[in-house]
Amino acid sequence: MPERPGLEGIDSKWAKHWESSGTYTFDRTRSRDEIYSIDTPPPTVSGSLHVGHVFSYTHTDCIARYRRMRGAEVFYPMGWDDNGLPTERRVQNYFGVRCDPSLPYDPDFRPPDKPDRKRQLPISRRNFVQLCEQLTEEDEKEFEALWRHLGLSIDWSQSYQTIDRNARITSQQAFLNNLARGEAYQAEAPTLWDVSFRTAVAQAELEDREREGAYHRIAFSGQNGPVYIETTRPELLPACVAVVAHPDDERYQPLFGTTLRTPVFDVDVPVVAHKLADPEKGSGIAMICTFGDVTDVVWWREMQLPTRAVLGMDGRIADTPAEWISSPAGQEAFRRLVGTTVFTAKERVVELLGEAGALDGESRSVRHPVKFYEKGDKPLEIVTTRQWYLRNGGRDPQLRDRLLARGSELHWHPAHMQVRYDNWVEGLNGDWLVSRQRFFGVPFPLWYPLDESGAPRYESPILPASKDLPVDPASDVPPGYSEDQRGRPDGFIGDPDVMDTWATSSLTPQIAGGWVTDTDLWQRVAPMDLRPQAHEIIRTWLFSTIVRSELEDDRLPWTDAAISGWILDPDRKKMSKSKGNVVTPMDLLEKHGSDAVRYWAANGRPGTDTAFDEGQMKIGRRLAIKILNASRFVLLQQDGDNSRPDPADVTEPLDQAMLAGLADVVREATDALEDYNYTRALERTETFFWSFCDVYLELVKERASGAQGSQEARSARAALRLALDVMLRLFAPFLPFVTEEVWSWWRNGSVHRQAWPDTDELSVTGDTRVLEETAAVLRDIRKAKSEAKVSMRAGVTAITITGPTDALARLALTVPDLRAAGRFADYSTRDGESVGAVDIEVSRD
RNA sequence: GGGCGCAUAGCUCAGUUGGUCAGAGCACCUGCCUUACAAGCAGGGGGUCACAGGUUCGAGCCCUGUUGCGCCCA
Repeated sequence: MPERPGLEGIDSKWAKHWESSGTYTFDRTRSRDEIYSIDTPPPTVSGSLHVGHVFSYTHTDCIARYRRMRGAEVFYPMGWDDNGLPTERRVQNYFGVRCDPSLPYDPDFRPPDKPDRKRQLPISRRNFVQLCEQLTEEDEKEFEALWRHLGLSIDWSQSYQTIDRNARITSQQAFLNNLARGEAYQAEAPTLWDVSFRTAVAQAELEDREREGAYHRIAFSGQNGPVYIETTRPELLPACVAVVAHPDDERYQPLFGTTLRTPVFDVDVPVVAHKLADPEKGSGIAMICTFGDVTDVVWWREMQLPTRAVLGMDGRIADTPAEWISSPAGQEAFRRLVGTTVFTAKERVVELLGEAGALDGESRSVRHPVKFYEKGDKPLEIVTTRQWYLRNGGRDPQLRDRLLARGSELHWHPAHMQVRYDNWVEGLNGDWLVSRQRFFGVPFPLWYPLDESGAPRYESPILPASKDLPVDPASDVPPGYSEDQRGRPDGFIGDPDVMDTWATSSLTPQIAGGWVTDTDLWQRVAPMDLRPQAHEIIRTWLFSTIVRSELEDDRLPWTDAAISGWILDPDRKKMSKSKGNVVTPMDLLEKHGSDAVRYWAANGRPGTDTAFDEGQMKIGRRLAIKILNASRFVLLQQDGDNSRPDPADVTEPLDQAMLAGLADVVREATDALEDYNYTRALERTETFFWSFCDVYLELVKERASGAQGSQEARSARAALRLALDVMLRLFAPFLPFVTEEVWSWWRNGSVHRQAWPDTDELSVTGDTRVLEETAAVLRDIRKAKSEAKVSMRAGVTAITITGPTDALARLALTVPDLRAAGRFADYSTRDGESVGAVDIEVSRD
């Protein structure tokens, strides 16, 4: 035990010690009922660490540590979500390269010394993936260093990456199972498409953003004169296949069943009726184009309208033979649009409409929601492409109901988070699009035979054997073929796409638990106990994980989900990355100490957004220091006796009362943690501890030193030691460093492998009123001294203790302690309603 | 447009089944070198519990509505 204990150096000291002694090593010989398994969120490794990470991972760690002390063998692996678009983007910027899958692999490739973001160097897919792997490896080291510093009780030998071999095998095997059961299918269909990233996007990745638009009022010609249609997307006029109004809209009743002719392009389109047409919007009659938005897709599908696609994958008007435009003038007009962006095309069509006299009045500006890819910065377009889908209940009411039932079966913390899940599942409008036209992800494990003309036969894909997984169809050759048949007539091609990052992340229980590659482990950890995660990814990660588990195993992937809140700026805005980077998590840990930062994090209640507050960290640090000092004092009273105290030695009523109060805290903290309410557990423990220091310690100081007799001293010492022992364990999940430090002063082994305190250890029948009433008297004495502006050591020359008769009887038991702490000799008593002391006279010497 | 959550002291937040529920910490003020801790200790001031109704013997808590903020979904 040091002379002057301090927090300096204890973070790295114990982090190293825990690693070298395997304190958190997972014992995989244990059976499922002895194990508590956690489906850790693998952080996206794209370089930016911020305090939000520290916040939510601390919560999970507190739960993990509690479960471990409760005797569970905790399966708590760490994963890294390295595949996906964020990594690709980072690699492009970091190295100044871009992936061009048509290029051959260059084994001697070195990234440019000075990356030029504007003119990115095209490199092969394999070279690109290698750079992704290289960069994420560095990022993962940085994350791991942070987590170790923070004291997460991870077994680092269990780590995984969402791109590693096991994750690829798992993802590919799960996909092949889905395919075999008919849950995965491919379809050529209109798809939401990001023109910058040139990839399909799923419903879960959409967000609406308010954008300025302009309504143009366009005259279509009808038999009885012009019909005015308002649209914000005049550039899609050549893709118009029909116009639509609500069936009940009286204005347009006469038009249903007739045709109108589009201006400029001179195409006849039918007037149709559909209830999705909004009579309030614009003129109440809209043009249907292939495709302007998702409603167009619905109309197109339900009314079996023709396809007149004009937009290419690059977001420009494509050079398609627009044979539906029959007039030479219309063809000429379309020629003028080919190759332009939608922005330019819009201007040109408006020009053309103006020249043709088909515009009515000026355009009318409007703010309206536009669908974006959440990571994109251009509005999504809709193009028709061949994609892979996974059934998720979006088109199957029975599956949807099963998934909703799973949502109800899951224990949500806090409970109200379930409505986000329900909202999402109820609002699904299609199956899950899982293929992405990207590079750094898990490839679809299949090839397509080419017919004699070299066209792929998509309907009969060639599948690998499970034992051959993982495969990369871009470099591996399917069974029965040779590499020189790749891309040749009667040969084969690989599926060029990779899986959506959520398609791999939705399998984190299977990846971490060894579903394919370690079935022995899987049956010990699955289904898991806990999924901790943030609320904004309920619709993606949580939902998709439930889908995969339901499809594969007909069960929930875990029993409990703990949803954490956000970190907010001091001005109540969501903490932005730019601000988060000003104060990096590592700087915070070094400045305040890990326990202090954890203290702040643990004060963020489950599911509640919490303000970033360094003040709380300072309080946490003060608490940690107080624990050091109070522990030192307690141990100084023990004459080197570090044996486990016997509760039977605690004979004094005051000591028994203190332990009874502590037993209440143990009960409350345990109940709170069972309910995933780590904040309440910490709060109760902390409140008790400060009172223990300020009141109880002061009361028993003298007696513990032996001034009132040996039995009296023995009682105090035993109580002090018992209390310290229990309090250290109560604090251990929250403040792992300082509790371990103190534990090492007088105990063997790690505090983090001790049993969680039980009220049986404190089996005394104390009356908490004894301590409370004694404290009330002490408070009045202190107040008198404070008001007299004298030292607390000043003597009291006269004092009257008041209270009801029964309280006075209890107080008589603790007068020796009170006398020592308050420094009085004689006293009188008086019956009264409230317990305390009056008529106090202090000595001014 | 539908839904969820939040609103309590200057700040951050507790307040569980309606009955010592007007609380804690920070900040502020006044003091105290007290042999575990001055990174400490003692004491103090400070709130129309967002607003308006209602239920009740009794409402911070339950009900209805309103306002403001955040979020989810469309």
